[in-house]
Amino acid sequence: MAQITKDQTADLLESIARLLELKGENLFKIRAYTHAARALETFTGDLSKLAAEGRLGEIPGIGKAIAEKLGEWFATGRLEYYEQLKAEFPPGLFELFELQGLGPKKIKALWEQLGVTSVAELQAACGDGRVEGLPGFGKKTADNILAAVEARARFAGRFRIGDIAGDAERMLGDLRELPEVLQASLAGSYRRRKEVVGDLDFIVATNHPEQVSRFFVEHAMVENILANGATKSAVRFKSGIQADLRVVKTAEYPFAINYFTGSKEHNIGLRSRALARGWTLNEYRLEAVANVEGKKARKPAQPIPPIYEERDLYRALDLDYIEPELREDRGEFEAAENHTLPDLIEVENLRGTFHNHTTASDGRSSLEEMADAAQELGLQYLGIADHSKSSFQAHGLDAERLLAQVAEIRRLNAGFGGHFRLFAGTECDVLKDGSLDFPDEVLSQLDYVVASVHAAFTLPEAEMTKRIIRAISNPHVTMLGHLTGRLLLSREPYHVDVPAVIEAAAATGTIIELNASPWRLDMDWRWWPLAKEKGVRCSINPDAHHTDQLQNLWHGVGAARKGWLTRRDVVNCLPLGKIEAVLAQKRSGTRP
DNA sequence: GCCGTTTTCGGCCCGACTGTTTTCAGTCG
Repeated sequence: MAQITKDQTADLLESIARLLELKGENLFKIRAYTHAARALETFTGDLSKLAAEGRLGEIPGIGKAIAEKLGEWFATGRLEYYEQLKAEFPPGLFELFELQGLGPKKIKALWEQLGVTSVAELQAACGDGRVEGLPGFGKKTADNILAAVEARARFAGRFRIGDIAGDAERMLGDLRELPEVLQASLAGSYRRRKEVVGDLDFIVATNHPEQVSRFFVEHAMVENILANGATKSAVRFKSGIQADLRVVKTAEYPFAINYFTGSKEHNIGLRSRALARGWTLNEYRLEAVANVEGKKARKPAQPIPPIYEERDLYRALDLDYIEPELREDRGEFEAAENHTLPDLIEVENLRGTFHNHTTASDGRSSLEEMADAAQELGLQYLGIADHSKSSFQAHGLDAERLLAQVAEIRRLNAGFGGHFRLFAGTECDVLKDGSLDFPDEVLSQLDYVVASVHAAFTLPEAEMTKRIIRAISNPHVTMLGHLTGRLLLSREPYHVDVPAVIEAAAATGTIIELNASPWRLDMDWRWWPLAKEKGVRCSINPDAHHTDQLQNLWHGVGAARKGWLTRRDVVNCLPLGKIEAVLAQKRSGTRP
């Protein structure tokens, strides 16, 4: 039987939680399952080994009951409890959760009273008036469901951060220009720099909420208005993304941006810490539990210090300030308590970058144009890495064209007078068996080599892992390009054992790329803490095919920050004088 | 179902908006 993975197990627990919602189970029991799923996702040890030893209960968030169920799951690949739950509901019911405005209660009613088991059937039931006849439903509800069905089909609800950053920054800039706006910020997953976001959250401090809300819902980017209340408005932009606006008073602002930045799990952690001090925290204020009607204080409240900005709130809870990118409940509280939070990398720390294409392969800017653009950005060096010959669809270079490009780069470098340098490299295809697309005698003439998989994506995991490890074991390979090959919202990552590749990169001194294209952001930010722990260094590479795409570095830095990386973990923060030595290191077999 | 600086029972984050209701349930974030 195939090994059961951590992700499969987390999915199992999430599915159970959803089924329990449909059943109308105790909310805290449901939360226990979702919490356990999250606990597994962030757990880095060997789950099946722990299960075999009966020690799953040692993971915080997993208690006796869930540990017992997972014991059965790991031993047999099946969980009777789950199978029985699942059999109680038709499978099509799950897609109804994707519709905005529908939750477990309404879905259950639609199923039990109308026999609805799919989005298509629901659409029909709305159309012929059956839905609005149900108790608790009405004409408006039926119309909203139909609109939600249409929106789901049109937008599928999720957006690459690179695709909506323009909208987000434009609205933020316009809000900040309003004389009524005292402070404005983006919040939500965008502020946390998630690679994919579902909506945009704007928070504004103002004494004139009506004017600001009206400006927001009447903005030229807005396609339609979803809600328009006294403190909260929601719209859909023409680009398809939903955007929410919250208007608050200045004193409430630090609490509001903190609350709406999330993540949900991070907020729960903050609120629990507040409760432990006899306070309750919401999006408006911090106050003593004793002052809240109907609440019983768990302990006498400590005096509440004044809060003027988010930083003060963290200090009040005895935490160092936690940057938004780290607010994912992945160890940030412990680090903030112990003063061990990383000093996160900033885009200004970058001194150069690798993995860029030119018109020689599938890029749209010339060598000279790319060099000029890099210098305009203030970079000291730029690595060129056009495709190799096997990527014929990308007009990959053969050895002869590559070596001609190397000569051209050497000629251009002579003209830069030492203040800027192009590095001659290649994005060399990793062939199916893990060998490289150029012989060593060609690779040895380059300044560096990016090894990337561009074909044969469907290998089984073990074979793919072996293939990649073989490739990076070649001493000429400087770094590994886009480790999983994923295209966000478009193509799944291929199957590869990421921790094994990280181990191999550590053993061979190979740098791993953080591909900064907003389509990729690969290797995923969730793996960087492990890579860092193993001593693997990162290179943030824009994978630019045009001078404009050097700006992708902004997205790469966001992902690196989510991965807890500092400028010391990222090789392209090194100045020109030092990076050359790093590029030579692996080839010479010496480690830093 | 989990957890414990109130530790084996009793709490678990909390407020806004919408729609349907006539005082509130459901959903969302």
